[in-house]
Amino acid sequence: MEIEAKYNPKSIEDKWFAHWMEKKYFHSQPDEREPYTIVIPPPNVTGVLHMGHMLNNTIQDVLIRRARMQGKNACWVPGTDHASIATEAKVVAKLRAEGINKTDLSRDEFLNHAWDWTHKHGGIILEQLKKLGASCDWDRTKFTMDDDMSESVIQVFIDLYKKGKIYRGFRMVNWDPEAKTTVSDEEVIYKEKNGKLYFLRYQIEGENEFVNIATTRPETILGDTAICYNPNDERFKHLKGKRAIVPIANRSIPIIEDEYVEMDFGTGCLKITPAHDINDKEIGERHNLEVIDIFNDDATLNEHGLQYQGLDRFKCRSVIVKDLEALGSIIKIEDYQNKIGTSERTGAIIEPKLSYQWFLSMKELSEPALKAVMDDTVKIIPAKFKNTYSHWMENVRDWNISRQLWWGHRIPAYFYGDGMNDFVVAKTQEGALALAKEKTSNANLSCDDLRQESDVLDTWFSSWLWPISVFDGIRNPENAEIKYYYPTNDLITAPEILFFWVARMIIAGYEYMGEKPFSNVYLTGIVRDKQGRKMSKSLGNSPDPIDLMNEYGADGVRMGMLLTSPAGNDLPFDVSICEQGRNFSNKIWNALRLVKGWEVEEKPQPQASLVIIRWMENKFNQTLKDIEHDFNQYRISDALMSIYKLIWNDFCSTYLETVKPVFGEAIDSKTLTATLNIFDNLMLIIHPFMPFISEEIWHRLRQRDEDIIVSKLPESMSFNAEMIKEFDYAFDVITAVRNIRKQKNIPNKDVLELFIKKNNLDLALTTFDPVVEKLANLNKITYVTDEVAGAHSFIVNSTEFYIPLGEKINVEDELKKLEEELTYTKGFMAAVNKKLSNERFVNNAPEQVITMERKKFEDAEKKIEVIEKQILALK
RNA sequence: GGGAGUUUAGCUCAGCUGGUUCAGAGCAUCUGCCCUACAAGCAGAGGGUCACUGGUUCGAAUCCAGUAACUCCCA
Repeated sequence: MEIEAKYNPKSIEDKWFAHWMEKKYFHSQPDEREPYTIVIPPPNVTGVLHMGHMLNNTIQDVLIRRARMQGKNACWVPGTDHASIATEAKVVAKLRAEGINKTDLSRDEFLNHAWDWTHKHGGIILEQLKKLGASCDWDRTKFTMDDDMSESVIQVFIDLYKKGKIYRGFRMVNWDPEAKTTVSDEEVIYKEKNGKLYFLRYQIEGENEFVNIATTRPETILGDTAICYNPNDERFKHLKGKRAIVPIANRSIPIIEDEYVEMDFGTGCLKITPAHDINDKEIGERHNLEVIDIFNDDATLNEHGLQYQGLDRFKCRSVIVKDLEALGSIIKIEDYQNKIGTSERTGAIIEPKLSYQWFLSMKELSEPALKAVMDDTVKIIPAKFKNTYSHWMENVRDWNISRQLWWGHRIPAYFYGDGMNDFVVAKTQEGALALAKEKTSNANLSCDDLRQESDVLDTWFSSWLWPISVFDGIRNPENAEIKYYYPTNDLITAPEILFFWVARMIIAGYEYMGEKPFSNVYLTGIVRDKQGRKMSKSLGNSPDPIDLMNEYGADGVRMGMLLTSPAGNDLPFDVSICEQGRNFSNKIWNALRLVKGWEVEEKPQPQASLVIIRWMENKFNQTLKDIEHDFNQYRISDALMSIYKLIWNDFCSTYLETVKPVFGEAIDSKTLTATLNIFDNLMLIIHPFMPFISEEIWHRLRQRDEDIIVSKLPESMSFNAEMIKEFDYAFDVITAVRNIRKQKNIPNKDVLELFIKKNNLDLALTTFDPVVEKLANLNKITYVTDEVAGAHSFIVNSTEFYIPLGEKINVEDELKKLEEELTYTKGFMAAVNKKLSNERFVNNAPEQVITMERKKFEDAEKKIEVIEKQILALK
């Protein structure tokens, strides 16, 4: 037999993946079978595989392979998204490294670079997924910027606009004045900075009174449009309805009341600058305040900056403070520490800036999506996230769908004038022109008069259509594929994007298909390092998944990831869990070596083999039932653990050790056949978790054409629970004998003899005696009616066991052991008795519980009797 | 500031509608073993006031209230 002693996954994994691909096992097309569909959460097209992907995609692969083996038409659609922000940032950085500035390029030139980048790096991650064993239908690979996908996005935008759901509005963005671009919230780094808190006084209009406010940004007074205090604050009641004069600008602004103001911060009175502070903007909206933007794009002051026009914001601050001091407007200046946002890319201090953005009204759209999750039409696993979901959906805000970027789907809006609403929305420029002519009643408009919106759509605005658009359901809602595959079954993703993505997909599903996009959402945990930090490339704390797979095998890594990751729980990753997976692979491999090493001979089947086969079959069916239950609850780790224990403990340690012929002897054919059948079944149930090694062993066990990946999973049959219990008892005996060996330093190869004295008739179980003989290495089991003098003894339940060792037993030690057991059992009996003599317990507890307690009492009583007799005999 | 969640063995987690599946599993640890499938292994063992305090109950890891610590989401 030329099977290597250690399992080597490398060549085996590549071989089988290529074979599966060649056989087109992953490919799906609609037929009469029940579909089982998953769409992949599309990773960033130019990204590389990280541990989060590993976990997420392993789970998907387990589910899809299981479904395939259940005879369903399994379809797992792979693909990537264009990741506007991340990809554009990478392309900009790459160009900068080459000395090219983005602003020097035309939009088209830039996009050419971006496509080059995408073609060069795109799809790497998909190749990496193949190494993991991902059984996606690779023929269906989609990209959010494919022509058909883009068309779907634009079509949806136009449709929603026509439905009146899309509008333009102001919104505060994080502006990087150095890069002259907006950055996302994720790209803002907050830093503690030492600043000052300036206390200023504003004159009350028409009076010689003043009101004091505190601010960290005195230069923004030029954009002030109100003074605000808390309506509960008695100190300012007298100011109600009055107006104040902004120093230097000498503008009159209203004094308003709003509960946002913290009474004990600063002076309790706030200046409101809606153009330059997010909170002020909200207050401004509540009170219909004027908005005055005082900055240019590079954060120098514009014409509203009056005499300070052209100065940089910080320069302006020092100048204006001096001027205010000269005017007597400054009361005092205090040191003050606050958190200031800086740009991750340039380090510049972020300027909150108002800009036009496109919004999608969410309130009405989200209603069916909220309901669907609440009534479990869409089930979220684990269910605790339902709360989070409903909280978000009930307070849903309108979605800002525009991004000031070039890489992505350009918004199909065409401006014909400078007004906020001087635009039309159309798929093409020609279409837009026609609409614009109509809207302006100006037949002389030409394409040159139209200017397309330069912003692109948020990436989520394409991925929210993903479960529909991958089947072309937006453009062709009646096509055969969407009708067959939609709604999909399970979505596996991270809780971080429950709102960004999951909620929005449900919304789109109801809006465009009138139906949920998937039935179950399985939320995985976040993969963290030992210190609890999220694994990320920037921290450098993530192992390279490819290296891991090379070292431990894809099966080993899959196994490691799944063993410790219940749904929704974070996974503190350590390579040692992959080691466990690799060790398991090796264990299975060696079981194969053992079984394939046997010579067969026509000879009677040993009784031990006969009974252990029956036991193994029962145990298998019991586990199968557990696994089915676990899968129904999406308890994938638990299912895997059950199989792990079934293979390692039950099959290898117990079953194989029992049927294994003594060295040099052959095995009988009945036992061999049964063993192969069991081995086959074990490989079938482990296949979704460890696809490669199971396929390899499947083919090594027997000569066959059919591959395991497309074989039928065994279905659970009824099993004899009594027999399993009976064996547990027999195994207790085995353990006790092994224990005595260990205590007395008796080598395993020394044969022992066991005497059994049954004190309790209903435990007259002898079925597994041959197994006990084999696994405890006994040459004989003898039933006796009296104690065996001078032998070592132990008690299981109330049966006495004796092992004569030929040597003198230490009476002291034996007595001590027995006394200890007696004390414990007496204590236990007393506790039970206390319960039983409690009238209220007997009256209130259910019949079943009381019977249970009575039995406990009786068993303890019997055991005490036995122990006492043994003690007497020794004395 | 608003909301949600977690706390059980050294680590990671089970423990459903209170009662023999109630204190469990895997890993790690300790001890003894190279016994020809496997030292990436075999056999055995130890280890927890179920975060804390109070309450409900005949009975609480489990239900209720409060306290503490940690985590996440939104602002």
